[in-house]
Amino acid sequence: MAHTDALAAGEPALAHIQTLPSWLLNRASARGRRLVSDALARDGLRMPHHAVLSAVADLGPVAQAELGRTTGFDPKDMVGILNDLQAEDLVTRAPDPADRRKNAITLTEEGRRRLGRLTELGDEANEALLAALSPAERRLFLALLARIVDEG
Amino acid sequence: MAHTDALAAGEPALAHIQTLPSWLLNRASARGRRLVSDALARDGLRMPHHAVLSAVADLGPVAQAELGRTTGFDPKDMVGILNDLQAEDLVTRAPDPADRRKNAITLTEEGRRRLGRLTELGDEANEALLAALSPAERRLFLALLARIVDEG
DNA sequence: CCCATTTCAGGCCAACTGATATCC
DNA sequence: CGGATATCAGTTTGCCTGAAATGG
Repeated sequence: MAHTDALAAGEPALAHIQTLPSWLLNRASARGRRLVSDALARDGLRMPHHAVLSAVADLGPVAQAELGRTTGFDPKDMVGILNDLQAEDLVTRAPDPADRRKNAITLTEEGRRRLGRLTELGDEANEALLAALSPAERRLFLALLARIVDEG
Repeated sequence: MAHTDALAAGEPALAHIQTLPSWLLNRASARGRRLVSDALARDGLRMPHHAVLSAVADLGPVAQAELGRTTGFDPKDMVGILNDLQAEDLVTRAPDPADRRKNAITLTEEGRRRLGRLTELGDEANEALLAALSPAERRLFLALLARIVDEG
């Protein structure tokens, strides 16, 4: 096995770790997060706001729990995210008359405008993230990456 | 541009975000972190301990600040990591007689044994992380990933 | 005097566990 | 009653800023 060989050969232990997929993925992910975060900050919001705004745009009036399921965010973190969005009048939050446990979340016109800007900013950041790769390499990389993600 | 097309075509906004490199990298990174973290936990330690133990093994008696530079961890976080390692007698921490500001960190015999086990566990976790890819695909993926990381 | 090293205090999140009140 | 929903309180991790004490 590779690790046995590495140990036997006396390969530097730290260099070994820093070429592992998990290490490189962490570094690349951190770089992407920084790029996207800095980009979205130019519109005063952060990535969870962008994702939730997108989900509301797709689903129309929708309950918070459903937003949590589709975005993958914890329902309790959703509370704070929606507080922020509501404070800037990007969404409305009203009790669902059919099921009063639920809040019906709806996109406002201003919310739709902000979503458009956030999407542009996020796309630009992702363009910068993959700037080192050619278009063909990007497609290949994303296809392989998607298979790794789907595995879990 | 892709995002303009996507908006114009009415592509679901959330689906768009979830296929962005930054999103996929974050998911893959989280999966890798979980796999490695769970694996190393079988030996009672976590990823930063493994990395620092490796750096000490490579560099011999070495100052904390130098460990921070080579591993990329914040010097402030190094304090806690070394506290943990020292508590289990995996490293010794003694003032450097040549420069009494510095702590000379040295690997113990037990530290070397633990490092070997941690390296095996980490390698196994990384094997599982890329299980979906063939050996040739793994090499290709890692090469592309390394170029993205180096870009920053 | 300026710089490096180590340490502590504490904030921030693309997180997580537990508990509560409300409602179906 | 069991199950789902929204909320609040508090802890964890990885990474960051600021600041102190010691020493070169």
